Amino acid sequence: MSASIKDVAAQAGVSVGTVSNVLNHPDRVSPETVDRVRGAIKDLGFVRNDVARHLRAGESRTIALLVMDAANPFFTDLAKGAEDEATNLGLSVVMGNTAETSERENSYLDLFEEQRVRGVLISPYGDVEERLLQLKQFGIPSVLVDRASSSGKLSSVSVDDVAGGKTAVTHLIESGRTTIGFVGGGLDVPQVRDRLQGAREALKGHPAVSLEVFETAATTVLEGRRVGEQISQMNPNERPDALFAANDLVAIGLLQAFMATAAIRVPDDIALIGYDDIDFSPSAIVPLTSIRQPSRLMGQTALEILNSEAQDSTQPPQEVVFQPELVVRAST
Amino acid sequence: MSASIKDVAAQAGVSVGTVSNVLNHPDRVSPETVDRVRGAIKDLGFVRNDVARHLRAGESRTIALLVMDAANPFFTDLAKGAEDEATNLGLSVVMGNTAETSERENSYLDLFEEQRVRGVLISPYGDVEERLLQLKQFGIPSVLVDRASSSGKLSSVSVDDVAGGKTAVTHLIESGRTTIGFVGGGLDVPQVRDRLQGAREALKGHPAVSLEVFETAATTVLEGRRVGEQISQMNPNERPDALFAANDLVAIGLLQAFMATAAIRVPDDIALIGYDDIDFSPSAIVPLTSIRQPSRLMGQTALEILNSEAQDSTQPPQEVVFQPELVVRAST
DNA sequence: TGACGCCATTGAAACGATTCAATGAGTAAG
DNA sequence: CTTACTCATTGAATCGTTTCAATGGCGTCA
Repeated sequence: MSASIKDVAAQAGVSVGTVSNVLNHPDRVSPETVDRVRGAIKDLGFVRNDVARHLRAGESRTIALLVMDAANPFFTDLAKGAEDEATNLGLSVVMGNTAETSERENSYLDLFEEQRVRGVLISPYGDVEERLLQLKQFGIPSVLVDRASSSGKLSSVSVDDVAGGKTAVTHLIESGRTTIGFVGGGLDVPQVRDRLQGAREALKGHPAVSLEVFETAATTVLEGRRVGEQISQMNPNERPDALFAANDLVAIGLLQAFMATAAIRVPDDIALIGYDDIDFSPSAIVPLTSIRQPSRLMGQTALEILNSEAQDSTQPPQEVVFQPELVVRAST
Repeated sequence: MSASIKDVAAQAGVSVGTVSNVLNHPDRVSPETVDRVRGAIKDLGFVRNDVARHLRAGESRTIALLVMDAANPFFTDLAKGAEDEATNLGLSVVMGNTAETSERENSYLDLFEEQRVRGVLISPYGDVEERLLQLKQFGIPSVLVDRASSSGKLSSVSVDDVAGGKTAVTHLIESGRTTIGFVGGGLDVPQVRDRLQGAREALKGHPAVSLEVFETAATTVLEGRRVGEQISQMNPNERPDALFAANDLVAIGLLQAFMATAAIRVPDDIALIGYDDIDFSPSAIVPLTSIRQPSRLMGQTALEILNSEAQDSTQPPQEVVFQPELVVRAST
């Protein structure tokens, strides 16, 4: 079906070893032989068989990226960062979508283990730390993204959500708001919990400022709108004059609810800040102030760490924590 | 680093051939030997090396999925459909994101060729048909998704956009609208062009109904809002009483513009219909009527076709065209 | 008892590349 | 003219599996 290195050797009238040298160490081969072999390669349409190559080499050049939700812009951005860095290093990234099921997550890990990939970049869904340590034992390193290692034995690249929450609420306080609402949930999701904690910390030293929590079942547009409608019906004296949403989707839901009733103006009546700075936020009805996570940079950094661990498996785990960034727009 | 079949054989006191048989044809091996070998496998934490396996077998069990834009919900849905079907067939799907660059598209195709994947599912960005035919020659089949083959030599799974456009506008006419606007662009994108053509066809036999085209530079929220603002400023007697947007993003932009000025009510003043039925549409400020593409089913079907071509490369190419479906919501 | 077949198991070849010691031709030095 | 050395090339071993012909033990039947 497809030509092998043997066919090329026959065609060019040399040995397979020479062909291999042309491919990998052209300097060891005389120029005219190189030409002849290259000609044969072209004639036969030969393409190096990566499978055989890696079997012999014992090491792969593809990195696996496993994300919870391939549709989330945060992860696609992160993937782009990782791909860019991979290209620089001469590696390739293949992606698997766990679609928020532990079953799929495990079967992808099985696949990647059988394929002996160079390493795994993962935003874990289920409890896979044990499994990842086992993979490491096996010679396949991994780096957690968007979540720190609970055991501290794995490298990770994440964002300081506490600082992000603090930045968001500090910004609201500095623009003169005093009754602040936090909209988000479930409160057991680490990211949401940390952002709320940051919000609380921002209040220290500002006794005049209050914080109320509006809990949602999930961080979706729909839930945001539900809470927004609820707030619209509150007495103007009692309702918050600023809202911090756990992510931009929730913020957009709030915004929708306020626009629909037309009773509440943003930011005049209520200032609004979101989190993630997704692509959609600058083009929202009222462009949304948000907390940006350096998603691309995270992907890049994670890939770098992964690669260095693949080269030297004795390295201690690294935990990189990025600082989020405030992006001010019309909604505050 | 990791145990091989040889180690397992030694541990269990059998030959490597027997271990392989336990793995692949347990019926050929006596029950007690099976147990002993399985025990050894567990003790050593042996994981089959897929690389060696495929080298020998000459065929892979992983399918590559290459999409233009991994962030587009349409493609992530399609990916889910493909993954589900792959799981059924005992295959795995890895994904590559071309991020709308021909360069990346080509380098992924190189990678997949070197990896000798079982087949490629691709929503082409650049002009890759030549390349795909060459891959087929080489033994790697491919199926185009969301676009038909221009040469007719490759299988494809796509949607009848002309019919979709026709359905959308027919729905508007049947609900009593007479001055219809089409909002979308660029008009050279096959999908957009076909949808507009369908809209025109719907007008036949309805001489009282007119169609005006509002061209956009791209099918984005921002462009939709730009046109929406423009329409808001038109004289109520002259402006359309219904709009067909080339996709849901544009429709959402229009909706945002109308909500912001509060001068136009949807659907009372202007009915609005989108295309794609993305997740966001049911939860728009005014839930959006849309044309649904069976994205999951498309992914599934494409994978089936691909797999059957991988088994028998002499099959003639199949072109499957799905019919889109009208989903009526509050906006019409 | 010898011939036959059955079954579990073995051992070696094969997949397609890389690597490395060995070979051999050619050149420079003594 | 021999020795030493360089450089291009070769051939065989190797990676971890699968496959398949060959082996050998065992029971059955005439």
